Formats: sequence, C-alpha cells, structure tokens
Amino acid sequence: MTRRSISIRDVAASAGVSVATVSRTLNSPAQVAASTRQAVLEAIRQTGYAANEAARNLRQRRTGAVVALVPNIANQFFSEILAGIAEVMWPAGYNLLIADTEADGQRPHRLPYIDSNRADGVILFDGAVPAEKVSSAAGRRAPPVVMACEWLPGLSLPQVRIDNVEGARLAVAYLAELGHRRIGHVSGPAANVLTRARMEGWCAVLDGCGLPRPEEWLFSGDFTLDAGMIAARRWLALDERPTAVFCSSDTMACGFIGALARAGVAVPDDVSVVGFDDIDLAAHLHPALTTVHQPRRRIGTAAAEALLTLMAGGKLTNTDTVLPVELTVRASAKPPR
Amino acid sequence: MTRRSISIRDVAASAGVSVATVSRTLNSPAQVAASTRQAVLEAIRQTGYAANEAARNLRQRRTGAVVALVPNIANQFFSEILAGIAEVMWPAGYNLLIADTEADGQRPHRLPYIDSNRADGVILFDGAVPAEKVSSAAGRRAPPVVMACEWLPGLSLPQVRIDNVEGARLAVAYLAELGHRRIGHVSGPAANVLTRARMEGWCAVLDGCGLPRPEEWLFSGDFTLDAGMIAARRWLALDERPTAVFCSSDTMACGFIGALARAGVAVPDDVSVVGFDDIDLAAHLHPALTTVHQPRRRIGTAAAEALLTLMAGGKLTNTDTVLPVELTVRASAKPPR
DNA sequence: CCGAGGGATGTAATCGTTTACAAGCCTCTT
DNA sequence: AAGAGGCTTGTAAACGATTACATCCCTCGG
Repeated sequence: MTRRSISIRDVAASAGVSVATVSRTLNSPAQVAASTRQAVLEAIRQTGYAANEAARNLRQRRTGAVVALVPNIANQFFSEILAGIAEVMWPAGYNLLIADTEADGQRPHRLPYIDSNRADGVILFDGAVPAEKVSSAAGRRAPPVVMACEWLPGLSLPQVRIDNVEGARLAVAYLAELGHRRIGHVSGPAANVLTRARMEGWCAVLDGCGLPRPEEWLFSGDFTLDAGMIAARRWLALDERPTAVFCSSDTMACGFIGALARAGVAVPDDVSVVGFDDIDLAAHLHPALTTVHQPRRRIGTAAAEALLTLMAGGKLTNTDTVLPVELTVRASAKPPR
Repeated sequence: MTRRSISIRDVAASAGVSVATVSRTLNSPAQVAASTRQAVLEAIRQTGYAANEAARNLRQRRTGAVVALVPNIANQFFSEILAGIAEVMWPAGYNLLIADTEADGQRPHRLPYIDSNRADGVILFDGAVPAEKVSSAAGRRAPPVVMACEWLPGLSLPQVRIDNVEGARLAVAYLAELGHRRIGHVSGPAANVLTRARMEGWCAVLDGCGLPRPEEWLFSGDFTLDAGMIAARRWLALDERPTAVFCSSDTMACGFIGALARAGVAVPDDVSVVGFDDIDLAAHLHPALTTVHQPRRRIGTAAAEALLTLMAGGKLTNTDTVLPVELTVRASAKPPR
C-alpha cells in the first residue's frame, strides 16, 4: 500500500533509457526509434506500468473528465444518452462524471462542477438552470458547455436536440387524421423549454384543424409517472373528455394509461394515447405505445463529439444540431368510436 | 484560456501569507490562527480560487474518484442505487464514475478501471465477472473493491446485498397461500448468482409444500423486457399452464404481463404474477405489481460507506451486510379460479 | 575532409498542491 | 533570568508525468 507505485522512472531504468523517451514512446511513438520503442514497450509490460493520471493531468493542465449534468439521475430517459456519451468519451481519454442538478426539490437548480475546475467540459441537460450562472461562469475560467435535449433561451450555447415542435406536430396530426376532434395534452412543467415547444406543436395542429383546446384539456405535469396518474384522475373527472391525449413523455403516458386501466378505462378503445421519447418500455406496454421516437444514443454521441471539438480548442461548424424525430406507430391510438 | 489559472500562490500573495498557510486553512483550519484564517478566506473569495484537483491528487497519491461497475448502464434498476452512492461520495470528496462491464454482448465481462490506477475504490455490481481477474488485481496495487447486489462465489470480498433466497420465498409462499398449486418461475441467466438464490427460494417453498415443479414451468430469461415477453410466449404454448408465475425481476414481469395482455390473457384473473425489485414503475402498472421490495438507495449508501472505510485504511466490522427485503402486495396476484 | 542538417535521446524545468521540518515568538515555570 | 514547550508560520522537498532545449551522432553534399 504505502510502497511507491511503479512510475515512469522504473520503466526508464528497466529499459535503460531516460524518462523522456518512455513518455515519448507512449505519446508520440513516431518520434522514437523502432528498436528503442520495442525495448520500452517490453519494459512497460514487465513492470506492469500504468501512467499516473493525476500527474499527467497536472502537467497538461486538464482534468481528464467531462461531466453530464442531468436534472435527475434516476430518470431512465437519460441512461442510453449517457451510454452514448461514454462510448465517445472513453476512447478519447475522458472519464464521464454524472451529476444531477436537482437539489432535492429545491427550486433553483444547482450547477455542480461548472465553476470548480474539476471537469474539462460540461454537457448540460437542464434548461431550467439559472442562465446567468452559466454565462457568468463562462466569463471566467469555466470549461466549454454543450446543451443537450434542453436549451437555455437567453444564451446561444452550442446545442444538440431534436425538433420538439415537429415531434409534437407529428403526434397530434396523427391523432387528428385518425378522426379525433377532442385532443388533450399532458404537458411537462410550465417553465420547461421542452414543454413549451411540444405544447406549441399541439396548439399549432389543433388551431390549424380548427379544433378546440379548452383549458381543462391541458393537464400540467412534470414528466413523471405520478404526473401521468394525476392527469388520469383529472381526465376521469371531466364532463366532456378528450377522445385522445398526447403525453409529453412516455413515462407520463405510462402513468396515465396505468391509472386509467385501473379505473376500468381501456386504451385505445375508450381513449387514444400517444407518448414522446420511445423508451424501451414503450413497445412492451399493453397496449404497445405509439410514440415520438428520439434517437437517444445519437443525441449522446453528437453532444460528446461537439464537446470534444470545443475542448480541443476547435470551432463547431454546426452550433445547433437538430436530430430527426419520427412517429413510431404502435397500438395505443385508433379512430374514435 | 492559455493564461495561468489562479493558484494557491495568488491567494497566498493576496493574503500576505505563505502557500502552506493557505493550504492549512483549507485542510486543517484548527491549525491556523483565527485572524489569519479570516484573511485567507477573504483572499480566496476575492481571487475566486478553486483548488486544482490534479495537483492535490498527485501529491496525496490518490485519484479522487470511485467507480461503480454495473453490468449495463441502461438498466434502470441501478439508477437509484447510483444516486445513493453519489449522495455519500460527493460530500466525502470523491467523484463517482460509472462504467459498464458488458462488452456489447461479449461473454467474458470486462473490468475497466480495476487495474489502471484511475480510481481509489470500486463498487462492483457484476457477479459474472471472472473472479481470478479481481483476485489477481487485488494481489497487486489495486484499489479496494466492494461487491453490491451480486457477489463472487469464489472470493470473500466485502458485500452489500439483500437476502435473495428469503425474498423469493416470501413471493412464492404468498402465491402458495393464495391457493396456487402450479407456480412457475421466470428466472435470470443460469450462471447469475441472483438467479440461483432466487430459484433456490422458489424450489424451497414448492418442495416444502409438496408442489410440483416440472422443467417447463421454469422460464429462463436474462432480466430484460424481451425475456419477459419470450417467457409469456412459452407460457401461452403450454398445455398445463401455471396459474401463477414468480418473475425474478420487475422488468421481466413487465414484459411478461404486457405480452400476455396483448394475447388477451388477463393478470391476475387468468394468471397471477409477482415480481422482484419494486422499481418505480411497479406501482403504476395495470395491474399494480405485487413484488419483492429492495431498499435500493440504502444498498447504494451502505456500499459507499463500506468503501469509504476501506479507502481510509479501516477494517469493516461487517463484511457481509444483508439488508431487509419485504413483499409489497399490490394487485397482480389473487387466488386461482 | 569539413560543415550542415536532421534524427534520436537526455537533462532539467514545470504543473499546483501537501507536508516534514525548522524557526520564531510567547508564556510560564523554576 | 533562562529554558521548556506550545502555537503559528514559513521554507522547500516531494508527488509523477510532459516537454523545451541541448546534445550527440550519423549521413551527405561540396
């Protein structure tokens, strides 16, 4: 434990060269003669040397880590996105840290890592974070930030996202085409940028078709299972119920459908439902959920690649990457009776 | 960007003290006079100093990170456990890295981080990893390892887990008490330690009650939604079907129930189902899932605390922490017709 | 035969902390 | 009055890598 770990000096001694040569063998092999390189590599193998990251990071003035800031670690929507980020960052020599911005129900979301110099880059998934904190941090010595999924209206940070308005439009247009005239919406929190965009899509289609959208058909939620359940209760309490409902997340759609089913209301026979996200579960529900598909892994890889470019000091050719969405039609929506 | 960052020297200069005093103010405040401490803290505030982790880690011969190795990042069962770990590790000054051991369908699971000296400790959630890799790494300069949820049969590493046999027993005994005589089981992969323990519980209850368990009532899966769906197909194809099924994970129970529902089979009217894990979704399904509850956050915090002790060089008083399980009764099981 | 030039390697400074050791200053005891 | 001992604080040596600069050696053209 306390004994000195194997350092580059040990390798150098074993190979009969200087530490500089060992370092070069590892970092710019072309620069060292083939025979020397062989000897060094052999010495590394024999000694079981593994470079000390802290020393390398100190010298190179970096931390070797990037952090993904998600609103809530436990939200499974992010897991595949994070896997996509890790897939890009690991080979590039960066560790991925994951932290959440939610201070246990506290309103103003936290921004851990953004000003402490513990990360070389940040991928931010939370558009509800105080914009001035990000911009003021950026003024100083803060690492580059890439927004993903959500965005900060005030600032023009590089973004990777989908076309949320279009996604919502696809969903609602589909319901309208099936013949629904009364189409409700279970939304996210009012302040959320995704909520606004998706609601805009819902409004646009309804207005375009001349369909009504009374206040009580808008069920305000927060993307959780519970929110879906609460929306179901409110739907059940209505006199004139929508025959179709567009949910702003699959998770809420799950909660909504589950609560309805337990109340004896069948989807899609009594009410059609369309979700948003296409999480793994969607295809396995009963009924299988018709939903707006998000390319989650690609969101992760695209954001990671953008961040790599910025960290390398490069300029992005595209600071607003909009990935395609499509409607995945399954069984939870059908024409009204 | 390229300009030198604010270091401890700048703070020292600003406060009119030496760097040692600044360092001490931060790390052992009791050692420095109150007035000096004030001055230093003020200087820190003014300069906006944040310590360089790389330098500190280098000097202290640590990495400042712990890694959680899960079989699959995308598995939502782990998310709350990870949140529990982060909750303990963050205040203790450790970053949490998350990596998966699954090399895209490759059989022998990888063990990233365990021998490269990039982490001060490891929490391992995968019992399918080659035991000799862990033990050989331990022989060398490897960081302490704590197993969580799963365990490695050969080795006696410190563990945090639940009583899986007992959990399965509770589930199956409940079904037997409801009057079921034909009770099937959807299991995990044959090689998995959890699979074995839970299957043991299933067998024990059935044997104890003198109930049969023909081979075809054992549906071998792998904890995924798809596995649940496949089990459902096999169940449907049986001549003599079990009237109740105990699933080794809620995720499989979801897939199972969903596929049955789509085939027109109702739970619990036609078949009772009990799951394992009590994921968030369980309460929101239709029918709400009766399942074995795992204290996921506590698993995370307990494992994290054990690892902290080991990293501090301490001895564990308890190297095999077994947390309580209980059956959460909801609506997916009822007496057979 | 000599000097230029280039490739391979070594020397040593540097990154920003922590911490062993030394030193200074008081106070208090004898 | 002198020395012991307890607080504070400063000086400087690590920690283990990368990299600018110097050096050496060899080849090749004039």
